[in-house]
Amino acid sequence: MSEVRRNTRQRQVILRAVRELGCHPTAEQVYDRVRSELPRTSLSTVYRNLGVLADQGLLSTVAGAGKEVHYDHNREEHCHIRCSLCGRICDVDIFPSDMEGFPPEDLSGFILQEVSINLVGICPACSGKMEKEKTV
Amino acid sequence: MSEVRRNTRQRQVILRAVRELGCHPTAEQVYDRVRSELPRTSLSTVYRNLGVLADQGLLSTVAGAGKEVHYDHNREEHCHIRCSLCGRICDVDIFPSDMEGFPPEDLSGFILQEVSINLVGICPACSGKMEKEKTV
DNA sequence: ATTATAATAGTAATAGTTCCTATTACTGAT
DNA sequence: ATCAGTAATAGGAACTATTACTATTATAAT
Repeated sequence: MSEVRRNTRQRQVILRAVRELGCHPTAEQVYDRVRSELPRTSLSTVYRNLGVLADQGLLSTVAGAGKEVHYDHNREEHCHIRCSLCGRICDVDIFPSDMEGFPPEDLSGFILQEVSINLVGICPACSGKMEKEKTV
Repeated sequence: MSEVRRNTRQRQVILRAVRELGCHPTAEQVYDRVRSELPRTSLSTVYRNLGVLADQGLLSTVAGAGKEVHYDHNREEHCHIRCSLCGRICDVDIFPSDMEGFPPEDLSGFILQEVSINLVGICPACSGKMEKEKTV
């Protein structure tokens, strides 16, 4: 019986990268960051460890409508809003557990595991850009 | 000025396929269904038309955590629950517009465009299977 | 019927992610 | 401190869902 989880340098750096990058980085962004510290790290190592860290509950994944998966180090209950133009993801303070009558009783026989509330909108940076373009 | 939208046989059949398949099919599932009626239809035609139909507001897309996009013909306000084991998606009667204090005021400067509430759980079929395995 | 061009079939290309394999380096035991 | 066992790594190939490209077809307006 093994079940030994080795605490490798790469895994440490990858977790730290997600925490330091802060705003829900993608695997690629984590990869770039990690390589500035450990230049020989491979992309597959990043993916594998993001998976391991998520398994361990140290990270969670944020699957937006975009094709890339984002990673979140914030383990407190919260929700996200994603910019439909640039794909950036930000935290929003909504707490499903505070909502009355939610989640509902009737779930067509499903056993509920988790709730994710995702908003979509236009971020300040992108709406700023749009304003500028209008005036040109 | 063109802007002519041709009403092709393929597009009709694709829309009908999504409606008849009912439970949030993927592009591949639509493709299979369409080909049983129009065997020469190409996958790219299916993708293009699902996009067009979504643009026209006749369909919407359901992006779960799974990698495939699902398509939904139900244009009424509702939410989804996805099975974490088999990926199946079902409708749930939750109406965000009925929720008190939702959406919240503070959206970090985002201009809100849409709200999607997605639940994750285990569907009846999969939980049934799990029960069976235990007793073996 | 003719014409202009939107849409198609078929295929190549892309992107994000996962898988594979020889090698490396933790960890626990000696 | 050395060693053995094996989890994890680097690097690259493979995979999968989707998009892009292009010559050809078929629709809608005249």
